[in-house]
Amino acid sequence: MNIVQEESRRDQKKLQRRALLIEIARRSISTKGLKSLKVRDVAEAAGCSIGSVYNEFGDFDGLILTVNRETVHALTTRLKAVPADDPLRQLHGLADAYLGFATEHANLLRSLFEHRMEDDRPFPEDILTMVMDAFALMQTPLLRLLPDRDPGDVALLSRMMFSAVHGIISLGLEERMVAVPPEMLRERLAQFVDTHLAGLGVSRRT
Amino acid sequence: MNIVQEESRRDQKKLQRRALLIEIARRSISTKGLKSLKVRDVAEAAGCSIGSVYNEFGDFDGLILTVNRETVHALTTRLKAVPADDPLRQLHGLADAYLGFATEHANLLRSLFEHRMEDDRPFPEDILTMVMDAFALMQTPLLRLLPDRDPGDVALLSRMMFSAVHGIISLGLEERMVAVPPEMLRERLAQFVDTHLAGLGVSRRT
DNA sequence: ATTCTTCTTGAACAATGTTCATTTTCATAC
DNA sequence: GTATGAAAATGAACATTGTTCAAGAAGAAT
Repeated sequence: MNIVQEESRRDQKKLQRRALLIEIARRSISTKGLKSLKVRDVAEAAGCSIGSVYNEFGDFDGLILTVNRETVHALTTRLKAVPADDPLRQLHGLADAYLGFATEHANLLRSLFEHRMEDDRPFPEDILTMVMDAFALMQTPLLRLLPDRDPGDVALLSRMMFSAVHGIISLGLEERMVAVPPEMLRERLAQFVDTHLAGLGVSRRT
Repeated sequence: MNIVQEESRRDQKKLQRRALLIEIARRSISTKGLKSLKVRDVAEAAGCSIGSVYNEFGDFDGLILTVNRETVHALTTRLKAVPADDPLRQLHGLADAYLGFATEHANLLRSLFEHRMEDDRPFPEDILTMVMDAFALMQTPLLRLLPDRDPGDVALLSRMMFSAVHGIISLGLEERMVAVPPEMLRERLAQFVDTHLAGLGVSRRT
């Protein structure tokens, strides 16, 4: 009951505040949009100084990127929770899960896709990888549905399909330029997936 | 050679500088991205004071929105220039024109879709309308290809299809999260359109 | 030439990201 | 328990950038 615990106690407190800061930032982004996120607001809400935010995340981008990282992670978790028993149902499930996530966390998803780095610093590799991995999740069910096609082809197809779904959803949810009436989005999205699959030679689900 | 001409000369000068300011802002956004656009830079580059920019556009958003407005306009012009003789070819032409515009003016298009208003001011109605009109341009050829479907249905279908194309392109061109290798994007996009049309029951083009 | 309107200017202000010298905290050693 | 040194926290000060506005300049009308 000495070194290790003392250290862990300190670390635990540090981690706890780090989590608090992230949670506050996420809540702010989620409710008021990325543009309204201010260092001072976060620091004040967390009951600490501005400098502490910088100690923890390096700079403001660091905080935003941390939130975005967790957003991709949450999204991925949700997408991976879609049952993989039936490939056709899985594809619909993936599209629907994305829609659900985008509906519930519109501003967080926007923060992920719209945030630009300060100056010309490179976009973090790990986030990039996570997003690409998420967008590749349609590959597995598509491969099962299209066993005769070239796997490399299917890999591209799946990312295209997911990108298309992303486009439909992100524009559809954009309250300012409502491309599709919200209440219809869900069923239209399913219809879109069906149509596209039909175009790929897959018969519709029963 | 008096009142009218004097007035018009003054107005002309004013319009000329307005155009200059817009051009400078557009060039800046186009080359360095929206985030790097600064009032002072624009004013200095145009050889006028900061205040003049405000006189002309009200605030910073005003300048950005003006550039964005012209971006939608240029996009629409380009899309409307696509030959409308053959509906199938037109659909491909629209997708390809959008890709071409997005490739040549990636940052301008991002500015249009990613810019958020200061505070919670509403998004300008006219830009919204122009974007929606642009996204409805697939409706006419689709109606010709699907004469038996409910027109309201086709209206939605066309906006979905355009949104899908938008998603594929905007993610595909995102150098940070390259979902699709750029050199393939063009042909893949055509393939996507074909596939989706096939799903809608339209036979591929010859 | 005078007056009146309009436009222009840029200093000053406000909001906000960032730095860093100072202070505080705290684990460790004795 | 106290001393010590490292690590963290602090917030005043700074830098950048959008915004305002009183004062001045320019131009049109008479």
